[in-house]
Amino acid sequence: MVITEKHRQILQKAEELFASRGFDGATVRDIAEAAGVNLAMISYYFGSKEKMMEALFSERMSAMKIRVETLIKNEALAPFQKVEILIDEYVNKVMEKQSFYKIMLCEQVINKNSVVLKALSELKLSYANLIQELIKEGQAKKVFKKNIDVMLMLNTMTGTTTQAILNKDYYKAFNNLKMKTPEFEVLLVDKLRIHLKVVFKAILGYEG
Amino acid sequence: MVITEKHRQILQKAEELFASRGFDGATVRDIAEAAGVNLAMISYYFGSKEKMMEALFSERMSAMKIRVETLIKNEALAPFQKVEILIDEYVNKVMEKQSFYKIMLCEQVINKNSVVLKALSELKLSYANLIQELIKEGQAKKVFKKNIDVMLMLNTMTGTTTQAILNKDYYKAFNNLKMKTPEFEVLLVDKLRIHLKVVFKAILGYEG
DNA sequence: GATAATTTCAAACATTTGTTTAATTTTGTG
DNA sequence: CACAAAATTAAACAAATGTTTGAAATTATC
Repeated sequence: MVITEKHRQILQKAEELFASRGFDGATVRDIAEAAGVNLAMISYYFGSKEKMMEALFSERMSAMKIRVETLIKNEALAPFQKVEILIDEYVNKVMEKQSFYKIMLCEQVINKNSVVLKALSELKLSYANLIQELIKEGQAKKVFKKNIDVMLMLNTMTGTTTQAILNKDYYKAFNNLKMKTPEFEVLLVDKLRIHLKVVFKAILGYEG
Repeated sequence: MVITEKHRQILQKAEELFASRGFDGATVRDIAEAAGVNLAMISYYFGSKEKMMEALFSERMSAMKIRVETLIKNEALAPFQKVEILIDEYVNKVMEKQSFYKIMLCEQVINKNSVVLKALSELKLSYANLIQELIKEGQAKKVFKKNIDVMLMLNTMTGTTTQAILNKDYYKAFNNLKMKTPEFEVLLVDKLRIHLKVVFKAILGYEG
């Protein structure tokens, strides 16, 4: 499927509305209005609402895959340096693309669209396999401990970050922070990265 | 509102369907059929679909509040013992009530039902305040380090557990586990608890 | 600039949705 | 048993939904 600028313009608004109302809660009329196009354009461009969601996934996920592989293979970096970069990049990306990560989260709960589920499943397993390699490298170099549960470790990274996004406002209130949204998000990302690095050191048995 | 056995029977099926299809994806007809009651019974018993969701929340959340407070106040336990019990109970409960935790997760993403959002918000802040107390107790007794980010710590507990539930099947596949669901879930809960305790030791600076 | 292809649009379409109705059955009460 | 209250039902209702249609407007091609 060829994605034009018009596609992107619609997908952008669809993403926002799917994230704030869910797939079933966001109507094609809402999306069309938000994107400033006629209702019929959504079927015209994507075929259906469901296929629009699939297009959104293929569009967003294609932009996610590349970096991890090249990071893992990079021989100039020590294993824990790679872990640190991984955390930094992951936290940044989730904060930057909050809407899409919210959609991904809901889609994991609601097992309906098989195309989306398959994309998610492939992403997850390939991700886990790459990190597995990284762990093994660290173990071979005697800087990580034995018996590391890769999946649980990843659950901690993705889960902590996801919760941090969902609880943003509570975090601000609970810690009495008075700053405005953009600088608050910078602060939260910073705290999150430091937090996750402490946690990962413990999980990996790394003594930096 | 008086909740009878009939209410509970309907809420039980509503919970399952909300968890697997989302609030908007699960129709009142689906729910009525699954519960073996007439379509009109849902309005008759709850007033509306939305109020049924609110009834589900008040029903399930009332069963969650009690234990944490008594745990924190218990003077016979050391701070980190309390943390361990907290982790154990939380992980158990999420695994036991998977459907409801999935619904809670989606409701946090989709900000629609204000009654539900308010209940979630109150739960979260009261929870954070109780844990805050526990942290302070540990710091006063010099067994926890200074400058602990309570909210991020809780995000790690809830987020890791949530992700573990959502990724159950991938965990099984990735680790080549051949056992059946019930015993697999026992194993997963075990792994999760151990994992979280390692993580919390690092976060709290506890040297057990 | 004429013709063809593409894009846009308002309107209509068929379903599905949550909810209500009004009649019927069941249950409780004296 | 008789009567009232509560529970259950099938049918109907209005609104909302995703999708299609066929005409009009715009753009591209020669």
